[in-house]
Amino acid sequence: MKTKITLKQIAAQLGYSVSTVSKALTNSPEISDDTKRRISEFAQLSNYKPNSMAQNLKRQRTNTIGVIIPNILNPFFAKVFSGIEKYANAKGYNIITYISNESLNKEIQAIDLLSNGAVDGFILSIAEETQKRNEFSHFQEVIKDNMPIVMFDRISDSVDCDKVIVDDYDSAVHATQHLINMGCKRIALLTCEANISISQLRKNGYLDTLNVNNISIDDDLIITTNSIEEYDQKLENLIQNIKIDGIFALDEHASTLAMKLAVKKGFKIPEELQIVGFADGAWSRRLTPSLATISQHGPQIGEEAAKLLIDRIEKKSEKNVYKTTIIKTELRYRDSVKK
Amino acid sequence: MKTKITLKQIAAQLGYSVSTVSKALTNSPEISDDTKRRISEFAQLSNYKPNSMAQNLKRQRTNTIGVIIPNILNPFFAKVFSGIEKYANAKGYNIITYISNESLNKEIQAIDLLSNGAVDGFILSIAEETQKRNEFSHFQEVIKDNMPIVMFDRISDSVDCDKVIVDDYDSAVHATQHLINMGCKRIALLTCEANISISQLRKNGYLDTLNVNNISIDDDLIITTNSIEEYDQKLENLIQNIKIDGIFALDEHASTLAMKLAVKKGFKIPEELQIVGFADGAWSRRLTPSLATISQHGPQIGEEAAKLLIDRIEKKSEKNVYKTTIIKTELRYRDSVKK
DNA sequence: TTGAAAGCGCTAACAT
DNA sequence: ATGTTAGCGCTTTCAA
Repeated sequence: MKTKITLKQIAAQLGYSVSTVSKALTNSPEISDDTKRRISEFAQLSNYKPNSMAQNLKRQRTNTIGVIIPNILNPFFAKVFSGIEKYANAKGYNIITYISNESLNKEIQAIDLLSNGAVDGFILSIAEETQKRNEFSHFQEVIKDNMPIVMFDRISDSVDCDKVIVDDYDSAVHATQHLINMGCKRIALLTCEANISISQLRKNGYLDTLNVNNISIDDDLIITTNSIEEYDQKLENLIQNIKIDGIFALDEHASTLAMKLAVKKGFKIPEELQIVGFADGAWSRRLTPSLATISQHGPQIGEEAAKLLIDRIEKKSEKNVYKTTIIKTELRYRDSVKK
Repeated sequence: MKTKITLKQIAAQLGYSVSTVSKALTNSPEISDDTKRRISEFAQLSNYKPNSMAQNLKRQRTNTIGVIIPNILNPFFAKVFSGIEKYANAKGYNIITYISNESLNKEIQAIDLLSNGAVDGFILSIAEETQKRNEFSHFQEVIKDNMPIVMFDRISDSVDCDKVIVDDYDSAVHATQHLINMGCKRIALLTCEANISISQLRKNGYLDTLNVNNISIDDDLIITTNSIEEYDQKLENLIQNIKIDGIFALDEHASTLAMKLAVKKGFKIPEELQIVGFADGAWSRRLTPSLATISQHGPQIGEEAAKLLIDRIEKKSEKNVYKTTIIKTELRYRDSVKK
């Protein structure tokens, strides 16, 4: 960045004006082929690359999108991220990433730092704290400033913007119904991420499905907490002392610890106990027995979110009309359930 | 980004000159307290934020670093990434990410697209293809252009830059020696990522440790390949037909599949067979039995890399003298090994 | 076909 | 204490 050559220098070296050089390099028809050749040869040689800050400033566009993710260590978010990256790069966009670590403050800070011309729009999934506190004004303000946002997975109905979600309710219905079809009568519902919006949707799917099947709801079978410690302790108790024949777990930690404790306790899986959970597919396959999961198509979510945002940035979407895309999940029948 | 207010507009509104407004907002001592107050109040109200592209252009600095990662779905890279993000943000830097997907071309493209003033430097881990083809000129060129690079984990000796690595050789010695101490005589060495530099280091650690302990090297116990399919097939054969009492696996897939097949085959772990591998800690704990792994301190690697780069960008490092930081690994004794 | 000039939004040296 | 001016590197309109 020190020795970088500029248009001005090329112009000086070659005895042209800056504007001629600029036009020549963008292959403008105004310039003669001869000059173009000379100039581009020289540019090539001196390894000229147009300074993107200057271009951005001029164009009032950055071709960059801001991505705010609650936690990159969660494989689901990593997958969505890879989908965003893929689509955005293909369209010539860069990505600036912030990790909110589930913190409202960090989320606000990220939006603040990037909404000053550094990006053309945002893709984000709402931090847990933000959802818990119901504090969405930082989103609304930035949208009012004409900066488009696309939310995925963890969204808020109180924010008007494009969204990409998974059919959480349906997936829960599907999973619960499968367990019931396979003979489960006492299905536990487990989560240690009760705060986030999708957990509630999934829980509703579970409750409604029990109702539809005339299975009474037993609160002893339900653990919904926000604390991992509390979850671990309650689960230990549940597995030891409560009779169950099915488990439906709403997050990765809930799923895998349930599996581990059940194996330890000596449950025959899936004969005596069947388990379905939300968890990373690759790792779920590595467990013994492999864990049946709900596949959420993370990369596809990311690609769709990027598409929505870029269409919005490039004014291909209708103004003030926002889309919500629902990505279908699939139940992956693995060894932890009967078929 | 449409309705954004600029210095010029504030100046016009308030009847000051642009420079006065600029100075007032940066709290310059040249400006009277009174004016400062008026201007900053107005700025506040109109939600003014200095346009970062304009600032970058002026300052010839972006406060942005480019991160190129082979594969974000690998939890190790995700962890390093989170470390980079944390440190960089604390220092006021943004992060633009590219995922090379192990491809040389994508790596070259990323460097090309970002080395035009979009970032102040790079942090990267070399793509597999790049290491296989021994093609490092894209790094060297960008360094020659005064753009600093920090490499981590997968590095190349032929590139002069700051580096952060893990004591791969030592960690392999440590793991192998532990297996030997715990009574293993026939230790398999497994990897499906033979191409990358660190695999070779780890393999050497294994070989040397066997030698030191007067254990002869048996090629039947060694699977080193770059193809997952080939690995799966060879491993199946090894587990079925070759006598072993220990496994040392160099990557996540190699480790977990070995564990899974060994459990399936009915090995008593760790009594009859002990396993150590490189894999994500959180998930390794979730396996039954939990898998002993070598902890690589991903976040710390990321933080250190970011520190090296930012020091370099801010000229706090001595010119032309490059540092290599070695992060110590630790063996996590879990249920797959004796203690 | 080429060049001059203005301007994107900001900073800062240099007037006043 | 405030303003004028120049300039970061580029694009683009208008003039030659």
